[in-house]
Amino acid sequence: MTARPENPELVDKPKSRRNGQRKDEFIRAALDLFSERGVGVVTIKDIAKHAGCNSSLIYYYFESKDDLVKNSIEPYITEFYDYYMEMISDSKDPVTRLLAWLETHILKFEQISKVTQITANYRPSTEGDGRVNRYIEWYYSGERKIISDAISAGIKSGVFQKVDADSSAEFIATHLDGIMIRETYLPHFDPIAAIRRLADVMWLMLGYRGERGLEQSNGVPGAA
Amino acid sequence: MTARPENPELVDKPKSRRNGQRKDEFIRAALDLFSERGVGVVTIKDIAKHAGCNSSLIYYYFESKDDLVKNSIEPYITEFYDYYMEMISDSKDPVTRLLAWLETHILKFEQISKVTQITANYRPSTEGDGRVNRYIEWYYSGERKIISDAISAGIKSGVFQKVDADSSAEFIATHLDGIMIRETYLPHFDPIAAIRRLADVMWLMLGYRGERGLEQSNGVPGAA
Amino acid sequence: MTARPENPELVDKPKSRRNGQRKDEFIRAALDLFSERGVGVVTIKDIAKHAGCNSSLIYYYFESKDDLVKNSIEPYITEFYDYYMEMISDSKDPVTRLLAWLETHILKFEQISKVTQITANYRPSTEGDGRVNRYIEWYYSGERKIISDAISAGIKSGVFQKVDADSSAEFIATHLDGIMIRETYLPHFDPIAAIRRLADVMWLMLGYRGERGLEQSNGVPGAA
Amino acid sequence: MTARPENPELVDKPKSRRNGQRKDEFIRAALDLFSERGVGVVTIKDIAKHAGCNSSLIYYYFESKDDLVKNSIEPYITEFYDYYMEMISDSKDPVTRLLAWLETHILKFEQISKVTQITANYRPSTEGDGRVNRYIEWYYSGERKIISDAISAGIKSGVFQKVDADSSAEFIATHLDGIMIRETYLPHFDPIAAIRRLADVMWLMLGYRGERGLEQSNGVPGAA
DNA sequence: GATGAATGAGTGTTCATTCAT
DNA sequence: CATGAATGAACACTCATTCAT
Repeated sequence: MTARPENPELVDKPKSRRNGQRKDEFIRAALDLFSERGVGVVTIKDIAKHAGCNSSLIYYYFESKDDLVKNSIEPYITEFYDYYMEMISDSKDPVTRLLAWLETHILKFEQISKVTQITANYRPSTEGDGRVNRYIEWYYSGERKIISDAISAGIKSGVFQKVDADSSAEFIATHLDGIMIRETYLPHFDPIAAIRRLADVMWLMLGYRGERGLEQSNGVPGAA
Repeated sequence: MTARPENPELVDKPKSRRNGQRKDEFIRAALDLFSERGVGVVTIKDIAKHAGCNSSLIYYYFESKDDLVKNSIEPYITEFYDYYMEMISDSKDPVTRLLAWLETHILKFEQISKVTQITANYRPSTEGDGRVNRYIEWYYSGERKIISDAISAGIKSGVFQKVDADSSAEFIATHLDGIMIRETYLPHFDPIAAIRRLADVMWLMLGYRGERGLEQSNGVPGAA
Repeated sequence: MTARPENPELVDKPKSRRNGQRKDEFIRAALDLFSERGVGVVTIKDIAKHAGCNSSLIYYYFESKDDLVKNSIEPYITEFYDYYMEMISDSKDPVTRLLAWLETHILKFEQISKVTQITANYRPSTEGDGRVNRYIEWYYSGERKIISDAISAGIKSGVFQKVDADSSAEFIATHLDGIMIRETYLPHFDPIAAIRRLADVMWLMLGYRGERGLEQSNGVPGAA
Repeated sequence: MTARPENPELVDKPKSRRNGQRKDEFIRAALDLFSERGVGVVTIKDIAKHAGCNSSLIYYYFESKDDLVKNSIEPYITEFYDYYMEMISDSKDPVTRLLAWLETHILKFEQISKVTQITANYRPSTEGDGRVNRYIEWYYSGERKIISDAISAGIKSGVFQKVDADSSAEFIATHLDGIMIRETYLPHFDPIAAIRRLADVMWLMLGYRGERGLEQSNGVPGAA
């Protein structure tokens, strides 16, 4: 499963080094402010003030604002995939996998929503490396592969009707995007309900008539 | 694929209103640049350079950058609704109406996509009047009402199965949002195909089994 | 009496040429706006709007903004001196002359106050010719000469006590300046009352104990 | 003539507050340029150039141009009043008080003249807080009260003849205004001599025949 | 005479980034 | 690690002035 490629330098940071603490503070402050107001309008000084220190210090930990953007998104995407992986816990069952994917969106909604809102508005100032863009692409290609693979497996095992797997995966992914974005505009939009509705439509599309659905689960992932 | 016309009715405007020529040039340049890079990063000077003139001239035609944003969006939204109205031409038939709504998205895709991409990222700098925001709200509330009303009528007349009209309308609108946004990120995304797929799923959701549809659908089964 | 030097090109304009009408409109609009808001903040377009025409037209009548400033001040200074001259009507009596000078300030207060308020804030943008400055100097030197001459004459004829004529003239001129400026800052300042008070102090200074004072006159100058 | 000291208490400030050094440099440069050319025409870049640094740095120390104006005026007004207070050192004697007020104008002439010249022409760009305006009002209302109170006290104690206190105070304040403004226009105007002359006239007005006065008066008779 | 369109040189202000300490 | 000070390259917007018609 290549869905979550290794992110070598960040994987074991949080606990192994005490000095990563400050960096994390910045990342958290940045993510909050970026997702709330947009990368463009949030200044480095805003983030520093939020983290309670001098703005120059940010440049000790991050190369540039773009680098901070990248670093603030990265762990959340990682966390999201990790959570999904833990949830499916090696199960090969397609229904479990699709359900887990949507469920992860519900349980990690706040995080992934922030990431989406940031990436939606964000264009790196220096075209130079475009690392942030690479992360976005990596996220999206990963997403489609996960859904598409599950659908294919379901068709093969006979639980889903014969549909175009890629096309259907794209449909689901597109709808999830819509949900994330809609959260930004519409004050009274209920993203969780929207994800549940998507699940219903998904089963309809796939001709799946099983009794299983998204539960009201929250918090403990392995309990599903 | 003639799906994205070259902005038909703006092409010959200069003839009818000679004095509006320059203003239109600015509007077109602004819309292109704003939708491509985002309002925040596009400068007045960028637009002026694109239109081949001095940046001060923009302030001869528009009060402010916000005013330019508003003016570049407004005619497209209007045009979009006008086109839809013309398409349904007083028909009360729910299927016609839903089909027309999606068809308008296909035929006016380039315009409405740009508008969506601009409004998605845009917050007017001066809270003062917030005219742009009013347009966004108007567009979105209008959209949901159009879809919801058509579904309700279809249920009443028996062509659609009994579903929650508002909820289903929200689903369709959300998916359209996803399509617009996805166009921004993903290089090889085909929005027209995605709208066709949405049509198929929509009929599935509504239990509509009529022979009518957007021409040339493929990919998602269960319909057609 | 060299107090009012000839201003050759403007002296007979108002009536002799019909085309001077438009120029006068600009001058009046300019004077009003300049004195009210200050030369610096009033734009050429403001003046044009006030005069009900296009701003480019101003450049048909005036070389530059500075030129307009100069032209708007000039006729008022001229008018002021003319009025004074008419008032003294060749009388050589020092008391009449001093009284007439103050009386002219009362009757032409609105005009001279505007001029003062403009010149007080104004520095010509192009040091080049500095014609406006020359007008200011000309006004001030004229003023001092008028007062000083009258005082000298009064001392010689014995109606005033022996004082330093120049110094006393400077005192009176300075106080008149203070009155003009004070009008700008202080909302409830009464400039007419202040001029009357100055007259009292002036007689005190000059040791003049005559029964004559400033009357409540208004409007008709020759009636004094 | 030691009348205009080289701004004594600002010279050695840098020692006491090293971090305020740069700020003070800006304030001094601003005050000089503002009073010399007027707030409106002096640009932030002018001031920066004068202080030998980047214009952005000004915004590190001051919120806005208005803020800089306020900060450049404020300490001088405060200083002026402090100096006056120190001069009268709780004395209730009306003659001492009036004399001190004029003497302060002589000794702090350079500062208060600059302040007057700035405030005379200045209208803050943002009506928002109008802090500068408040300072102006405070200065002027304070001035009139100080003079008026001293005159009233003098009348009560019998050293001055019965005059209208407010009216006479206004006369003195108006004349001081005239002196300040006149300094701007007239190249060879001697403000110190003018203040001395005002003192003489003041005693004349108040019918004060004491031997005390500002040293070295000449020119206007009737006193001394 | 009169106008609309166009320009260029500024304005105050912001902000990512760097540097010395 | 951490800070305050400093910089330069923008940015939106303004305005006197010019030009073609």
